[in-house]
Amino acid sequence: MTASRGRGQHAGLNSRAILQAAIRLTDREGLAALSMRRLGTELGVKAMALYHHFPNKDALLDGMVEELATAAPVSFDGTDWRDGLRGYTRVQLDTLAAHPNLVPLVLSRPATTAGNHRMMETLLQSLCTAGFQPRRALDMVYALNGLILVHAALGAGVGDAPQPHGELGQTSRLADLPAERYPLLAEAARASADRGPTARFEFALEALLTGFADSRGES
Amino acid sequence: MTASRGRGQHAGLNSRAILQAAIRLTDREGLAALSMRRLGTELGVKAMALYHHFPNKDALLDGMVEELATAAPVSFDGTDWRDGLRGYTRVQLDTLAAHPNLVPLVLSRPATTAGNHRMMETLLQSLCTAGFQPRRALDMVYALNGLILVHAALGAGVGDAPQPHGELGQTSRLADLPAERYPLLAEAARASADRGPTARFEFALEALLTGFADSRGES
DNA sequence: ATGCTAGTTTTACGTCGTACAACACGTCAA
DNA sequence: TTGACGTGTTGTACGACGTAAAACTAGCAT
Repeated sequence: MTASRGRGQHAGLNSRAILQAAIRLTDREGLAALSMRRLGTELGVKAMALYHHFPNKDALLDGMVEELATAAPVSFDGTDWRDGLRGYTRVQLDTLAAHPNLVPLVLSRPATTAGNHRMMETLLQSLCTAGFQPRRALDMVYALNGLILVHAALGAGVGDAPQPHGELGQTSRLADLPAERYPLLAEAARASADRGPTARFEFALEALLTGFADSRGES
Repeated sequence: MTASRGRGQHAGLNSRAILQAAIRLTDREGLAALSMRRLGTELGVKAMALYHHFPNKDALLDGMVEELATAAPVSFDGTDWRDGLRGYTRVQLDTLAAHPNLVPLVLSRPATTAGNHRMMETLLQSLCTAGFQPRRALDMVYALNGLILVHAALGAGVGDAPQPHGELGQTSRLADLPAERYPLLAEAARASADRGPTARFEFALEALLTGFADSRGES
């Protein structure tokens, strides 16, 4: 029981606190549960109080992905460009995996943060000193970002609907379908069953990396 | 002006027609405009009439992505596995690009259609005869599907919000930011400006393909 | 004291998904 | 012919949503 405030009494809100509460709420109960009224009561406040800190709900959602982006530790070990990219993707993937319910948000609004730009610049630097042209390096970063996003999205039953799929969705579904009709599919699903959830991600990552290395020579 | 029906008179609806109307409406006015009431009036019917053909709105959305998936022509030229995959990705990408407003839907509910499974099986067949293990082949297909999805999503200002970004979003944004602060980023953006919208996609695709080819030898 | 401003609450409007019951038609059995 | 029934549509209603507008209250400067 917090001491109840009167009509115009300040409640000590600020944008950061609101954003973090929103992220917590979404982590806990999903995107569908994130309404202004609900978030308000979560903070002991009426819904309209939030509109003094954000012009509308979209701005709040934007703020959430930015909060997430700036929370990601910016690490890049410049030893080998391959290792550097491996580390980068792992950090980004871990960040997204920690907040699966926010992935649709990140997908729907590309983060154009200043911190993101700095990160990009350092990535390009490392890649250019490794012998890539800037344009190529940018292509590579985009490809990796895309890989990270889809894996996070597919790995955690994306969707505004509150988790319609039981688990990973795809692989678990594939395992139990008629093997006589789809023999190869069934065998592949069976062979993939015992691998960790990131095995598929890492395969695609390594494929991209060797493809990148190959593209440096030509053109 | 169609002759107005009375209270319980049939209107000649069926699921397919409803789905196609829903897709048309979403193509024309975006996902946000797709409400049961709106779709109803679009079909000359009250909203509740739709609930006799779909148990709820989510089922209708599922039906829409399935309609889209089954509409995609299943083509796979088995000449060279590389060319086969190139054709596959192009067809899929074109299908999604024709309905940019539906991409968030496709992303949020992985299509587990029978037609999709058949497509997968033929893909796996071709890849296995090309020397890949089934598990590897499945990994490859997933990687390609992911690539297609992200490119479609990022290429067409995804989001429930009715097109918040003017154009492609990313590249156009990067071009006009301080070059003295982000020199490489600015240069890369400038160098990428005149390329077609699929150049980045094709670079990633080729990288993946060479990575796949390389992975066949080892392991 | 007086006014100003920042932050909160109250109230209200229009829209959404959809539960529930009333209703109109076609079909078929008696 | 009549009646029951099943199928599909409409009317009405409820609770939740985002948010515009205005009333209010506390703290600060003058």
